[in-house]
Amino acid sequence: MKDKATIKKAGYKITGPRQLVLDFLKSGEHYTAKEIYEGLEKTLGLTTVYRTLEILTELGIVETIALTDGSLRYEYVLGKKHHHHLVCTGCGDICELDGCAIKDLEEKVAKQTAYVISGHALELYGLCPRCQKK
Amino acid sequence: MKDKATIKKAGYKITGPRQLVLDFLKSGEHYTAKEIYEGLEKTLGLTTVYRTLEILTELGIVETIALTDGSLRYEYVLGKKHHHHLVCTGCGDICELDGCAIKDLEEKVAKQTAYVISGHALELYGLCPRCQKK
DNA sequence: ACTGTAAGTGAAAAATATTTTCATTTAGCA
DNA sequence: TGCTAAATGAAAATATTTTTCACTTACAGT
Ligand SMILES: [Zn+2]
Ligand SMILES: [Zn+2]
Ligand SMILES: [Zn+2]
Ligand SMILES: [Zn+2]
Repeated sequence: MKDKATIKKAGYKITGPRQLVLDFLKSGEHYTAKEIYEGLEKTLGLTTVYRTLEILTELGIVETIALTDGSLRYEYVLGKKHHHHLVCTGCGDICELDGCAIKDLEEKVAKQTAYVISGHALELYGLCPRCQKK
Repeated sequence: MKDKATIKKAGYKITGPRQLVLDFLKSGEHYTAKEIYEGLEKTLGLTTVYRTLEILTELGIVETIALTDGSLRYEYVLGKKHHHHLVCTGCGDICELDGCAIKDLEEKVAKQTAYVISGHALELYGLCPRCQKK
């Protein structure tokens, strides 16, 4: 329920469509906007899916994963430990990888470049066992 | 010239449009397909830019950088050492970061998951000194 | 509970991005 | 030089995301 409190605190309303998207994302996978829209059987507009994802991302409830094929996927991250992903280039399957050692790099780069680092993205790409056989 | 030999060896022809794209990318920045098209003053079709980038990527001459805003940028990497990027979320500026410590992680993950790892993407995001002032 | 109102919604349109189609052109080999 | 498969580009198709705007709704204040 932390998510709804966060949404309220930011001055946004708790609406039906927003709860639908939240619940859908909480199932734990990494979805595209279209998959969310279709998974919810068009009980809301695709426009609203995009707008909701924008807000949830801004509030840190959802994170965006940009893949090298140009697609964007969204993940509900509240209560999850920071992690990265392993993506199968054959079937698109996404595994979560525990742990992250990028924080040190962030600090080093911050000092070197005078950038204020806000985050990072790391994905590994490969072929899953099943796709290796094909 | 390694690039043209690679293209030939793969059975593709060396054409005017392909040389234009190669030369444009060699200037060293990280461009979108549209920037390449417009930078070349429409002396070739946008379709050809996309097709050429696809081939160059397949041959490892060019690499794709997927940003969390959904955009794709392309970089000529032949002769460059493997590296990652620091992206300013304010102005879009991209710095190159030397070195990479992800190879170890790749091996660890390969063992853990039985995936065959083909590569990885790592980008840091932040605000450049100039954008911090705004 | 009722009401007012600013925020949210969704259909449609617009804008943007990428891929496909297909008639024409061209690189590179015999 | 001529042949042919590959490449090209204009146009159309498809896909993705944003904007517009009239209507609806959450919820703060009574
Ligand atoms: Zn995840
Ligand atoms: Zn991390
Ligand atoms: Zn680079
Ligand atoms: Zn690396």
